Amino acid sequence: MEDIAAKGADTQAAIAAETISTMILSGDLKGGERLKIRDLVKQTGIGATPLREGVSRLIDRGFVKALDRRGFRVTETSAKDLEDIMRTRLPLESEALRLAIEKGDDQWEAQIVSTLHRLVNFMNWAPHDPREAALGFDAVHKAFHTALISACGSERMLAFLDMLYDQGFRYRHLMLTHHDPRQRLQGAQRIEEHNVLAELAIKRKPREAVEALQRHLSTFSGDVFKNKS
Amino acid sequence: MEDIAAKGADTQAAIAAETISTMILSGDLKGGERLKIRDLVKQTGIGATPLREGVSRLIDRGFVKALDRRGFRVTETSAKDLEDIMRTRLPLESEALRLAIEKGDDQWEAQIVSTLHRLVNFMNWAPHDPREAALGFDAVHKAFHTALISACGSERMLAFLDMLYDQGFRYRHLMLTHHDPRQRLQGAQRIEEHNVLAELAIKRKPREAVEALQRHLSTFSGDVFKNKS
DNA sequence: AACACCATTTTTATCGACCAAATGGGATTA
DNA sequence: TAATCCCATTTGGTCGATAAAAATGGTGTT
Repeated sequence: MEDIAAKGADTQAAIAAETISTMILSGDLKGGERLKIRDLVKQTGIGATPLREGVSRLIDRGFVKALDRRGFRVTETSAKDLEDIMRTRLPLESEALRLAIEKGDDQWEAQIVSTLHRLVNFMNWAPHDPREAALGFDAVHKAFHTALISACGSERMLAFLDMLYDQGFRYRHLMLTHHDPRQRLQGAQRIEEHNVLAELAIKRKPREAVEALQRHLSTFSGDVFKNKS
Repeated sequence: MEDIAAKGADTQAAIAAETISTMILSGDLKGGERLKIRDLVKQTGIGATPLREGVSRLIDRGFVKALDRRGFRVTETSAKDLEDIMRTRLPLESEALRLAIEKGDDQWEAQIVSTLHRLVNFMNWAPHDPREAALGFDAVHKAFHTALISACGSERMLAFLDMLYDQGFRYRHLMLTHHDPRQRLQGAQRIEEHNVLAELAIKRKPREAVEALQRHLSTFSGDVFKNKS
């Protein structure tokens, strides 16, 4: 019997990677901060060995940097870096979308309308706590974008884009918690963008869909750090 | 220059990652094979803890997979997977090339002609030992492709492409060692392709250069497994 | 007052031993 | 004969202690 629900079988190192990952994503650990394993052992209750192993796994995911003999630090955030994330994401996600439109079946379409529905719903029913709202929004938003490209047929593209999405989330989180009010306005406009995106994908208009995606992604780059420096 | 110099300060875990990485790249460890840490400890002389940490760092690089409580295995190779690598590489490297052509200065140009020269040289002076030839060719070939896109201004794209290049090398290595004679013929044609690529880049013809790159990359996908199964 | 030097204190990185889960083989049973 | 259960062995994963390295802080000298 092949149980997929093997969540309980996770190794300590995997748990550590997940834990530290969300600590970074949620902003508990800020960019540039040193990762003192001894402190983290106390905080998380995980042993030093699996903790190091877990942190090591985050290196190539772009969350931490390893300085030889000087421990780990959280990767720094900067306006330039956010731009770099989006610029890298653009050609990859465009190609993935093209492929998905070409190959997607009706189950793919169903997934798109389903996740879109949940995304729209969330915008109206969002919780008031900014932190919780950010995490919840991210979940449904990511689900929608993932659904769009899920039929591309390339595990590798999906994996890379997953990384890039998570890397970007650090900035989205900053944005959502810092200037929440303005975000609401953007949100309304955003919903419309997602609607357009879903419709163009399902109607199999690759060129228009990719154009819409590129507009969607590029409107987003510069805003986080605008009123910060 | 910085590669070899920093070797002394490297931590054991970093050395382990590098060691296992080259063992996989060179084919000492084949796809699907189990990574028994105890055996590797004996082979490499590195302790179990840093070895595990090093192997963990290779997960997101796509070289190994971690099965919960069942250790690590080398990622399997397949014709489909090679195709996936190239298909992922295509849009990323195209965009990087476009950006590099847009932003590159004369030092960038110099680097291109320099690495191209070394690539051509190597094709004529290549060592006879197939294994050594494969590693040597890979070094100069990678240097050329990296030089082409080095001015793109995106560390992230360069890092991703570096991963993809290395992942592809496993297959190139298979190809070079398996049917060497046929490779010679391809080699001559290949040199011309690289010449064209370099010239179009330096003459700042983004569209033509990208087209040449796409031809260059796609001729390559299907050949490895053709006469194998 | 600035600088270099040394001793103290953190902190990282590693080793060796330990425990628990998985694997394989052989006996037992249907 | 085939499936199942159980036990022995292997292998993976984790802990605690320790050595090595880097940060820290204070002291004396120029």
